[in-house]
Parts: sequence; structure tokens; C-alpha cells
Amino acid sequence: MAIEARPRRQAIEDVASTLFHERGYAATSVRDIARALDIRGASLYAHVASKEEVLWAIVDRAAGAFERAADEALAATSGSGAGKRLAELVRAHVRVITADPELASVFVHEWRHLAEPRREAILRRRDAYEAHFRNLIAEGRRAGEFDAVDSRLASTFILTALNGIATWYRPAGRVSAVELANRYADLALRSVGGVAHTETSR
Amino acid sequence: MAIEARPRRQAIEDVASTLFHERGYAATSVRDIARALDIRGASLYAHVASKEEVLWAIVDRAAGAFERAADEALAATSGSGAGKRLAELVRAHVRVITADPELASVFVHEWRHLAEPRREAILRRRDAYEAHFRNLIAEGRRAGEFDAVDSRLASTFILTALNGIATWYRPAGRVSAVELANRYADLALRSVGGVAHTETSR
DNA sequence: CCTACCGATCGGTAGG
DNA sequence: CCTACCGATCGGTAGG
Repeated sequence: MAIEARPRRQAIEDVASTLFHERGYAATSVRDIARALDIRGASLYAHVASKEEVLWAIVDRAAGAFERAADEALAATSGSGAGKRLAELVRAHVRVITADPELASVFVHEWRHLAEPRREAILRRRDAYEAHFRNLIAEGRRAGEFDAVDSRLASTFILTALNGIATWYRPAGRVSAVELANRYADLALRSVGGVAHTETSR
Repeated sequence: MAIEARPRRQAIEDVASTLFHERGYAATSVRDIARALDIRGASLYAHVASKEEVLWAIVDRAAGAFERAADEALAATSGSGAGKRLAELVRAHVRVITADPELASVFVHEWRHLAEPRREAILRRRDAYEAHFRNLIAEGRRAGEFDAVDSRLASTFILTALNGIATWYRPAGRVSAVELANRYADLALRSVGGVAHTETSR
């Protein structure tokens, strides 16, 4: 007997990711999600408690993916200089996005449709995540590896540039995921006055 | 007899900008806009043809502001090197955002809710605008002013970082609009290997 | 997972 | 700019 490989719940989240990415959470109805799965709108509620719960599942999963990737990148480069660590952090972030751009896009753009206390919880996790970038930039600056940038401004500059990838990246595009991670790491590193490693310098 | 200084139509667009920025176009109802103006939802239609027409008015106005600012920045620096011109282009872009972050935010995030042919028209204008950045980066690269970056990737990196400002900037914040324009110009310039002028280098 | 249905709200129109 | 109203659709529930 063939068992559905991917549980229904996961299929719902995948379809919702796609639709939330394409049209946004508010412009996507529960019936839109159901239609994509060839079931009735009301049947969705056998698997999920509410539309917002689906959004939360997606946002929480994405947040977890970013957090894990950052922890790994930092653990793998502990003891290295700030430049090398920041480059690896950037690459890890880009990899999470290119691995599932729709998931990342919903995380980046639709979290504000969460109700409290989930909204607040995500804001806190985002800030903790950004702090990795902020601290590394401040550290590199103190060590003389970077220019005298404002670490808060610079980390925001870099992170919003990275998150933009979720909006336009398509796996079949001109630039591969690996190439993109390297190029973006170089752009980010240089922006704070660090040394880019991937590209040949001028 | 006191005549309303700001015509009703303008007040509608201002209120709509605020709400579209805060909750998004799809999550804002015509009645929400009316309520903020202390009139009934149906009364709005004495001044506008549709909800989408209001979105279009906002998006079109924002696009015009960006286009004018870029044209001026390029005209004012004609004959200068690519680095100087790109820095001025970045400053102009940031200034448009800080002058009216809500307007800019709706332009950046909500244009996709436009129906054809407006949606397509805005996409074309966005691409023409981005070309200014792209071309300047390619030029600076050829001139040996910048590193060997991919001009398409680098212009996207920079522009998405700049547009992020519309999401978080508040006039009462830590960093003034002028300071922000200068710091972001430096970050952008350095990201392509150009020389930052505003900050003291390491 | 279905049918049948709920009250609320949506964008918008008619006719003053 | 109002009241009164339109058909369509919304998220969600009851009861199989």
C-alpha cells in the first residue's frame, strides 16, 4: 500500500509558501491554498487550526533554518578573523535563501501578519540573528580589519541586501547558488572595508 | 471662508500610503482608508475610481520622485568619475526614501498588486532606473575605478540594501537623513571596490 | 475529506 | 458626502 511520502500537513505548508510568496499572505485565501491541493477550503481545517497557524509554521521553520546555518557557520570558523567569519556567515545566509527562496521570502516579508505574541517573538529572534552580523562587524572594526563603519547601519545594509535575493532568485537563473553566495560575500565584505577573497581584485 | 489647504484627493493618498505601508495593500480595506478620514467608505468613490487607482497614484508618484532625483544627480555630476557619480546617485536615492519613507515603502513592496498594464509599466520603469546603477558600475569597472564585480549583481545588491531603508527608517531615529545618505553611499561605493569619501578609512 | 452553512466583510454602485 | 444596498468572498464551524 502506497503511503503518501509527504504528509498532508507539509504539502499544505509548501503550497502556502508558494502562494504567500507570489501574492502575499493577505491576498491569499484559504480556498486558494485548498484549490492548489484539489480539496475544499473547509477540508484544510482537518489539518490546520487557522490560516495564521500555517503562516507561523512557515515563518518558524525559516527562522530555524537561518539560526542553524548561522550557528554552524560561526562554529566552523571559531578562532578565525572577523573577515573570514563574516564571509562565512553571509554565505550561510545566502545558502538558506537559495535552498528555498519561497520559504525565505515569506519569512522576510509576511511575518508582520502574525498576531501577538508570535509577531513579537519573531522580532526578537530576528534581532538576535542580526546581532551575529553586528557583533562580527564591530569586532572586525576594533581589530583593524574593517573600516570605521557604524556596525548597526552596516549590518542592516548587508542583511537587507542579502534578503533581497529571496525576491528575485530563481534556481534556473544566470548565476548559480554557489556563485551567488561567493559574490555576495565579497560585496558584503568589501562594503565594510574588509578583504574580498573570492574575486580577483582590481 | 477657509478653503481646505490640501485637496481631498491628496489626503486620501497620504492616508492610504500610511496604511498600505503599515499593513500592506491587500490587508487595507477601502473602509479603513475612509475611517482615517472620518468619512464613509462609499464616499471615497466621489474622489477615486477604485482602490487600485489609489495604489497606482502612490506608486506612480514615487517612481517619478526616484526618476527625477536620479536624473538630477547624473546631470549634476556629468563629467565626473564613476565613483563620484555612483555615490551621488546613491545619496539621491536615499534622500527620496527619507523624505517620505511610507511613499517609498509602498512603491517598493506593493507594486505587485497593480493589475496589468500598470504592473508591467512599473516593472519597465524600475528596470530603466536600475540601469543607471548597472551602467555606472560597469563603467567604473572598465575605468579601473572599481573591482571586477558583476554589474548586474552588484547593482541589485546595492539597490535592495538602499530600499530596505524604507522599511525601518523613522525621522526621529538615531541617524539623520543626511548622515544616512553619506554612510550608505560609502557602504555602496566600497562594496564594488570604489573609494569611500565620507568616512575616515581605517 | 465532504456538504452545508455561518456572520462578517469585501470593493463598489445607485440615487440622492 | 450620505444612506442603502449589491453580489462575492472571507475565515471558519457543524456534523457527518
